[in-house]
Amino acid sequence: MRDPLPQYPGYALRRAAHATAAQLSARLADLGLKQVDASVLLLVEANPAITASALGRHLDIQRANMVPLLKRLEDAGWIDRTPIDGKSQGLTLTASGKTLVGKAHAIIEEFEQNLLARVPAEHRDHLLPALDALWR
Amino acid sequence: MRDPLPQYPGYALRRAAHATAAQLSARLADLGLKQVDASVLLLVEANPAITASALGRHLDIQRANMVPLLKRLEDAGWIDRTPIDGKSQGLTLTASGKTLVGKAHAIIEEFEQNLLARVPAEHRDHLLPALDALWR
DNA sequence: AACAATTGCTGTTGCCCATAGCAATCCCGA
DNA sequence: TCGGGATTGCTATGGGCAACAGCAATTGTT
Repeated sequence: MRDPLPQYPGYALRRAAHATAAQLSARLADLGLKQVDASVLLLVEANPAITASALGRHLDIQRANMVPLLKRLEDAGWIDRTPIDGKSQGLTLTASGKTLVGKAHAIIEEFEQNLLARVPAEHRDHLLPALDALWR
Repeated sequence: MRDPLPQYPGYALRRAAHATAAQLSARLADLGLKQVDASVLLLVEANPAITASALGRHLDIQRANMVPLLKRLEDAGWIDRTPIDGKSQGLTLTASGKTLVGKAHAIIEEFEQNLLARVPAEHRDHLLPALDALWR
């Protein structure tokens, strides 16, 4: 079959992102986590008392969509919300949240190494800089 | 803010794919097309009388999800479905489908060149091979 | 002729993300 | 100081994408 698509970097990007995302999602699902959840938890871990809105801005998640996300993480007992002032709330990991993030770290590290391992050595170091240029 | 995420190629891949997809989608929307539509039309153009199921297999789209997709393209008058045997149907571009694909080509080419242009020269040639290794 | 595989389809679900709008709170400049 | 604009968190809603289970009809193989 003739296929003009794979020559396009944009198409390859789409397919590669989808393929790798599926793998990471599958592994995180063992912890009851989605990818977004893991991103949020890692960021809360690195920035205790971070604001919900700051988190959303940083991850490019709309405020409206942060609500159910954070509610789920809170209901699961992984994060605490502490009022900072009348309208802002600081987010921190609970004890079980910290335990979970530890496991998430392990999964993510393994995933990322596996991902890089699949890239031929001569291209490997170029992947991150090239991708960064596309969104940063 | 401390942010451990951008160091991960997998995360950069996710963000880059999302960012670029948004741009392409916006341009294709001018033609009333989604990204999947364009993929399908390009493949039908390159492989006249291709089967719906073969198309789905090639694009990794489930048979079930091909149905509304093809119905939309047919309703828009861009593709024709011709029965091959009792259960298969061959897909071909209509006249207006061919015209549309021409415009889609132009948009995609411009998008891809713009995408590559944003990647620093020293990384540019490594992008496609690296991405290919992640899904092919 | 019988059975397995293929094809196209329905129905449903979940996830991700976008928009519009709202009440409460804050911050800053006149 | 105070008044208007910005910020924050939230509700409600919808669209796009893709997964699953299951079904009827047809094809192909043995």
